[in-house]
Amino acid sequence: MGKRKTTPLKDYAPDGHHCSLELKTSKLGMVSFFRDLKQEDLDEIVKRFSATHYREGAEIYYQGDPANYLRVVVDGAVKLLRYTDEGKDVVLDILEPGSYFGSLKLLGSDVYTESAVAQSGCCILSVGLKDFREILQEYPSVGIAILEVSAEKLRSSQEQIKQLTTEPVETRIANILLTLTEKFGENKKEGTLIQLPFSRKDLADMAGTTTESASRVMSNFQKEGIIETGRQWVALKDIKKLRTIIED
Amino acid sequence: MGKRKTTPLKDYAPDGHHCSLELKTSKLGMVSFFRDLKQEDLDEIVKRFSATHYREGAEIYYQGDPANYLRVVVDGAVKLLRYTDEGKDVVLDILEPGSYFGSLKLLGSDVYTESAVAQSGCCILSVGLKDFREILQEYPSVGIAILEVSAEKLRSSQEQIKQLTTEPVETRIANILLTLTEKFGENKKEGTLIQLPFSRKDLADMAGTTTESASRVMSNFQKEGIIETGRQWVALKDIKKLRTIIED
DNA sequence: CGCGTAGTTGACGAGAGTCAACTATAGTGG
DNA sequence: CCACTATAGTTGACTCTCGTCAACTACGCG
Repeated sequence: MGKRKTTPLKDYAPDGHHCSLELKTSKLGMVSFFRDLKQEDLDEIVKRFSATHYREGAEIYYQGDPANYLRVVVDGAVKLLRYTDEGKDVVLDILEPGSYFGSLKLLGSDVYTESAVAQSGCCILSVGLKDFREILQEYPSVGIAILEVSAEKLRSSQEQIKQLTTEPVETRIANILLTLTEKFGENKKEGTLIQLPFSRKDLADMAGTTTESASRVMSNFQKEGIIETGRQWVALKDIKKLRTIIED
Repeated sequence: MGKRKTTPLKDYAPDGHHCSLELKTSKLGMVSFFRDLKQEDLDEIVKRFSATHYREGAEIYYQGDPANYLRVVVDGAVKLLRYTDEGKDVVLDILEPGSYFGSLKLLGSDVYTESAVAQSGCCILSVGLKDFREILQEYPSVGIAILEVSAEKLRSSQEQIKQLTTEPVETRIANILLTLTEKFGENKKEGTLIQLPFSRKDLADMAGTTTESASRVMSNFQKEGIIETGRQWVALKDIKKLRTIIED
């Protein structure tokens, strides 16, 4: 079976590419706190956002930068992480289109507490805090919706804590694969392909482990036929087995 | 030095005890999202809350219960935790007077994602979601303030994730001791006494480790003169040394 | 086709979990 | 007030997961 494995990932358009207004509006409407708005309201709101394209690996902002923008992923994926003093990275989340990130500090000018990197080429909408505060004034339902989202983010963060303290590396990685499949999975001949350039280091930084350990776990998964994987890509072949590992 | 160690912790009033209206109002004003309100507004708001007293160890609510109340600690301490399937507890936070907890899900009737236990005897204010939504309507500044608080909670949760993945147990425990001292420390002859019934198991559940490991670390700290400790209590004697351990 | 980077694999060791026996403290009741 | 008991805390020995170091292989780009 020495067949050469080449990346099945789709190419993202390089810069110069521009997302359509329709796409922008549609993704904006997926953001949880704009979800309940009417189409015409969305059309108004989208005007206040400006779009930027980032190529893979580009830094969108760096932790410690003044936090003046709220952003929304329109296309591609964004990785949120914290660099530690010892040079270890901790990946907090990988965001799919329709997610927001950036600052929710609405008063004063605080700084970002995490860094954001374009995991793939991606298109990002951003809005200044002044504009956003005006949006809040005009559409009060947005404020309440944001509270729910924040609570949800907190909850998932706490879930991560629980896992780190109670689950072994293998289970944590299985969970991550499952989540990523839900967010970025596309059905291909290899199985459900996670449509995302995604290295062992990324995986390790998400699971709170090392590249070597991540590699070992992935090798085992592949041996057991659970996944198919190559350089920078993963496809899930047997979700059931993966779930079994998680249940333990 | 075989002197018998007895608890230096103060007794909390048993039930039947009632907090004064002044105390309630004052602690409510410490809650971050009420901080900017005028005294007369606070006086109005406090009327919507009702006070309950819990004795040490009492369950305030259980994860999975319908989440219908937002609560504020007036006196004593509250432990937020999640029970895992395998019976391991994960302590998410220990709250001091002036902290809020409970639900921020304002729409629909969702369930609590964590459990709350009275760590010491304590007095709690609670407000139903309907009332709270009315408060939000009347005092719009509260909504914005809540966003900041949520962001802050998320941040500290992420900090915990970072520590779990990068710091050894000793450092994590040192950090916890420092935080608790800031929240609950009172100067006594033993040093800065953490005014809180606080077991090795609590500590272990906060640090994501076992009681045995926590005990070993605490023994070392005591040998080195950093802390003084006994059954259910801890006093910090040498903050500088503790900070040295954290810096590493 | 060859170089650089991603990924793999093995050997080893240290930190931390487990199991178990033991000691100390606080609260109870005689 | 003291003895008794339940529970918190300690300590040791052992084990095992996972991190570290290092050599190696494979993929993909130019």
